[in-house]
Amino acid sequence: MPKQDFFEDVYEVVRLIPSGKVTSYGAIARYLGAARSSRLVGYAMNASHNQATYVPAHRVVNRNGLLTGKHHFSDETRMQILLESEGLIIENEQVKDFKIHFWDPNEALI
DNA sequence: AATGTGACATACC
DNA sequence: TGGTATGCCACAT
Repeated sequence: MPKQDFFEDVYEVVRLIPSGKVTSYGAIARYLGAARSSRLVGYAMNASHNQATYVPAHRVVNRNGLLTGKHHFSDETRMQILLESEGLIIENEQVKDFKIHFWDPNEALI
């Protein structure tokens, strides 16, 4: 009952990210009440490959909108392609107009 | 049980 | 202006 794994909470939030939107590790961490555990969010993504349920990890980027995690995908271009197919524009490994496409769980999930 | 780890974030030089 | 250093904390081994 009690407390689920921190990772599960992260996965749950990530799955809620709408197509065409992105968020940051720090935002997710804050939403989970662990503002200082942003690294854990990235760590969770690393383990997301093990999860049975698909986790759109490509929608999670760092605070600068940089696709820092793309190296963890099968192909480095995979993450960018996925994002572009959702309507985002990746420029120089960075999400263009990151602020505009930013999805903040703290506001969206009240 | 103890140590190592990291797809971040921030501060400092 | 950019690289380096440090904090942070739950998971993996």
